[in-house]
Amino acid sequence: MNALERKLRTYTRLFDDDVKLISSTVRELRTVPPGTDLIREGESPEDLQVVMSGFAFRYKGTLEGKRQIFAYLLPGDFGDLNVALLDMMDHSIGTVSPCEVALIPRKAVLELLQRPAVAHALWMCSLVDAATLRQWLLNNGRHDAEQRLAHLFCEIHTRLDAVGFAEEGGFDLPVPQSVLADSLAMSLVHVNRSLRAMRQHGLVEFRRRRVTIPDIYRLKEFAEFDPSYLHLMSALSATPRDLQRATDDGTLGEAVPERLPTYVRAAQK
Amino acid sequence: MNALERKLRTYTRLFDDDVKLISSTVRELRTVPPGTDLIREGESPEDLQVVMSGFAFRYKGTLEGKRQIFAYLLPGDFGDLNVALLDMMDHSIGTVSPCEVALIPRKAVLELLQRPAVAHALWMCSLVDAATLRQWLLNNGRHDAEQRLAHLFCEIHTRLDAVGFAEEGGFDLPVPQSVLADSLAMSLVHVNRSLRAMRQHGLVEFRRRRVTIPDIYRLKEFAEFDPSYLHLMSALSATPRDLQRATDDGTLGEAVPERLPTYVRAAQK
DNA sequence: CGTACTTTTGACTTAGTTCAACTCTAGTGG
DNA sequence: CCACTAGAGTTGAACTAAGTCAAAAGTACG
Repeated sequence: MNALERKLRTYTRLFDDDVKLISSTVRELRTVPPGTDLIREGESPEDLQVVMSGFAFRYKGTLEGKRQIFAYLLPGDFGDLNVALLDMMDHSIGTVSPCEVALIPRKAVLELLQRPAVAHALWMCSLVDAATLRQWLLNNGRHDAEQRLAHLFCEIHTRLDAVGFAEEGGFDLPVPQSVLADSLAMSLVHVNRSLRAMRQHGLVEFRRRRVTIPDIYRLKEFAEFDPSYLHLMSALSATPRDLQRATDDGTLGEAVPERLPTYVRAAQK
Repeated sequence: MNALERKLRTYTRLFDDDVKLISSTVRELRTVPPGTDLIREGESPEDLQVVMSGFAFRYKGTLEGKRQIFAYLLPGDFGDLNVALLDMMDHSIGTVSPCEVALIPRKAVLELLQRPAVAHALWMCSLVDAATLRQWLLNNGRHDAEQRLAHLFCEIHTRLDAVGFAEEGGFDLPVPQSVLADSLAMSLVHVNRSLRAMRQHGLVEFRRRRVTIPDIYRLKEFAEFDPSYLHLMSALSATPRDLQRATDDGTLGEAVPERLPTYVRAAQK
C-alpha cells in the first residue's frame, strides 16, 4: 500500500475498484532534491502532485522577503487539489528533504471525484487541511513562542504517529530552525532561544534534526494541544495489519543506512 | 435569487434543476440576534447552516480566555460543511449583527454533493476558504499592525463588492474594534492606536462601524493586497442583471430605515 | 581541511501589551 | 426632553516579548 492509498483509507472505507483506479492514475513518479519548489504561486500545471515520500511544505512570501509556511506535507498529502479545480496556485510548495512525487493528470482527478467514496475521502482531506490552518492561525496568534513550538511539535508527532512514523520518545524532523521560524511567524534567533529554554525546562529537545520528547503529556498540556482538529478517528485506522502490509512492500520499516527520517528514505536510493 | 444561490453561481454555471434542488433543501429559516453562537466547538448538529443575511464569524478560544477569529461569514457563506462530513465542529460560529440562517439537513447536503455542478461549486467554496485562511496566516504573521488592518479592510471590501454590497468610497462593517483585534491577533488598544495612525495618514477611516477609503489603490498597495487568493473570476459573476434580480425580490436595495449595513437589513423586520 | 550552512550567544531596539482612567455614544425609562 | 447607564472608543504610562544586528562556534560534506 502506498502513501496516498494509506492516507485516503484514513478517512473512508475504499472499494478495491477505487484503490485500483487511484493507483492507475499515477502518471509518473518524479524524484525531487531538497530545497526545490514543486510548484510556485501563479502556476497552473496540468498535473496534480502528491507527495509519496519525503517532507515538503506550503508557503508564500511577502514583498519584503519574509516567508510564511502554512502546512507541512507528509507522505500521502496532496500538493494542490486547488489546481484541479481553481484557476491557479495561490501559494508555493517547497521540499525540505528529497521527495518522491506522484503526478496525477488533472482530468484523472476530476474522474476520481465522480467516485463517491474517493470524493468523500478527498473532501475529508480538504476539510482537515482547513481545520489545521485554523489551528495554526490560533496557535500563531494567541500563544507565546514556547507554546507555539510545543504545539507544532505535538501536531507533527501526532500526524506522523497516525501513519506509523513516530517512535515513543520523539521523531525525526528534517528541518532547520529557520523553517520553524517561518512556520510560527517568529525570528530565527527567537526560535533558537525558545528551544534552549524548553530544553532547559525538560519539555522538548530539538537537536540534529530530531525532536526528543521526555514526557508527551506534559508537552501537550503545555501547548494546549487538542488533536481533535486533525479528525483522526484514525489513530485506529493505522491498524497493525495496515502497517504490516506497508512493511511488506517496503514503504517503511526495512533496515536502512542511517540517520534519515523513515519517511524520507524511500526517495533516497 | 437568494444569497446562497448567488454565492454558488459565483463559481459555476448551475442548471435550473440544481437551483431548484438547492432552494428546496432549505428546511427552515431562523433569525438569530447579534452576539449569539450559531454553533459551538464540539457540537455536531443534524443541520448545516448557511448565513442568508447578516454578518457572522468563525472563532475559537484559548484556555486563557483569548480568542482568535478565523473568517467572516457574509451572506451566502456556509457555516460548516464540516458538519456534514466530519464528526464535529472544531470551532464555533458567532453572529455580530442579527442574522438570518438557513438550515439544511445533513442528508440533503450529501445529496447535493451527488450533483456534479453543485459539488463543484461547493468544492470551490471550500478551497477558497482555505486559501483565505492561508492569506490570514501570512497577513497576521508577517505584516505589522497597520498593514494587517489595511489588508483585512481590502479583503472585506473586495468580497462585499463581489456580491454587490460595497459602494465606491467604503462599506459598512458592523463590528466593534475588539472583533478586529481578535481577527488580527492584536490587542484592542493597539487596534485603536493603529486606526488613529491610519486615519491621520489618510489611508482609511473606521468610524461608527463604517469604513471609509479615500484611495483604494493606495490602501491595497499599502497592504500588499492581491485579491487572487479569493479566486473571484466573478467580479464578473455579479453582473448587473444578477443585481437587478436580487433587487426585485427584495434581497437588497430597497429603501430601509437607516444606518444598517445593506446586508444586515433583511434580518431586521 | 575548507567552504557553506546552521546554530548559538550577546547587546540593543522596538512593536505591541497591559493596566487604568476618562470620554463618547446610543439607548432606556422617567 | 433629559438623566442614567452600558458598551465602545481614546489616551497615557510602564512594561515586556520578540525582533535586529553582529559575531562566534559548530557541523556536514566534498
